[in-house]
Amino acid sequence: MFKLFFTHINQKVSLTAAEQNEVKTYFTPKKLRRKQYLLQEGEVCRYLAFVEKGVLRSYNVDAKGGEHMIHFALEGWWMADTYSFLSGEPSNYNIDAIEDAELLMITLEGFEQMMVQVPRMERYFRILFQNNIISKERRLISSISYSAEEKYIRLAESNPQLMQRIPLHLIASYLGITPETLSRIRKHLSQKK
Amino acid sequence: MFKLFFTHINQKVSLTAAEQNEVKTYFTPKKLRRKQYLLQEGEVCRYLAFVEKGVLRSYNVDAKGGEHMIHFALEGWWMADTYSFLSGEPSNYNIDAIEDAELLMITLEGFEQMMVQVPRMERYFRILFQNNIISKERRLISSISYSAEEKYIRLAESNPQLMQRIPLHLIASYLGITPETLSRIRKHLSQKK
DNA sequence: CGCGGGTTTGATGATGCTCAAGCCCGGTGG
DNA sequence: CCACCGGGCTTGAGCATCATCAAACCCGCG
Repeated sequence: MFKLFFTHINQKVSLTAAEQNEVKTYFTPKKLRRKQYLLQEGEVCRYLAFVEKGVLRSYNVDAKGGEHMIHFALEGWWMADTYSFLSGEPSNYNIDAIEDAELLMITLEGFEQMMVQVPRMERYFRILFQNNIISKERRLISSISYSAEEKYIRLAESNPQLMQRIPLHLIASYLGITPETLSRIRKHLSQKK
Repeated sequence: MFKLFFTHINQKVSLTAAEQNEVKTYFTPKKLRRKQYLLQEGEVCRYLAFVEKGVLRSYNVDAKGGEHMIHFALEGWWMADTYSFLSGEPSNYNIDAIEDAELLMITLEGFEQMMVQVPRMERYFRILFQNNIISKERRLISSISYSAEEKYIRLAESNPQLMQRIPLHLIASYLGITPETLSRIRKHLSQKK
């Protein structure tokens, strides 16, 4: 169950066997069925989840009922509404499973304890948060700087893994365009080659 | 010089007189003229700066020479390329002054020492980073979810201070629209009332 | 007074959205 | 085993939004 988990962590900071055993104690496994919620708008996000298997998405819903993708998480990624998780305020987002998923979850209390007990994990999460800020900034720049086609190309190049796993209408929402436009862009690109 | 500085910090965490004196020692004042750079693309961002007076902006420049605003900082705000500052990697951004400015700057070494010596400042920056993530997410959602007019209205409502200080063509760039479009939007809104 | 940066205005065209229909494919029930 | 259904993707026509290009305007400053 923790195989992928430690593989990923050890890529960034290496933990001793003893530390790994300590870390394990903070996490609870959970399975999630396709379409099942991990978090619904209005609730406080109680868990930070590592995806061992499957795919999650987070999104918010606007006044007209439109869904806007915030984030996807494939195997080896983390998922939560970071803000709600850390602050304890109710979330504006929904999180659910795009495919059946297996998670490892930790609460805020566990998280804070773990930081103290296993300082290398604090380092790991610092790196993670930094990367999170960077990728959000990239996406923001992309979304204010480029045309729909350019945005799609940039995403496909920087995140080819997403293209193989995420339905296209969700990719469209992630890019802030309609599924129809995305379909035409893909047609256009395939004709070029 | 440190008046606004401590007013702002004490709003989030209150420091004793002794702590304030300790904190002061880590910062260096600096004046920046209008149009003068604090950071240029390719350099490492060596300083995190608190704005005591004036206005800064950070932006990146695309292949066609277009500027895209990342962030503004009025009095009481912080400015840096957080990623470059923390990681030591060269920045893709430029930072310069929109108006003559007075700054209080700290290096990464100073920053890290300060965290250890004055734990309350660590707490302060945790809050700051959290807020940063939240506002970036808001902006992202805004930019993928709304029309140009809606984006402008949302910005004007959430950040009225910016409207009074930042030239409109920079606001337009921040929103990812052209100055002409922004001008027409404003005309349209003023006619409504 | 003249210059220059910033903002406005107008005309035109491209980009992307909306609405509506059709297609493809996997899953379900008869 | 086939017929049907539904979800996701595609296609097309028409329209709204926004960008582009060009020109005029406004105002503070040298």
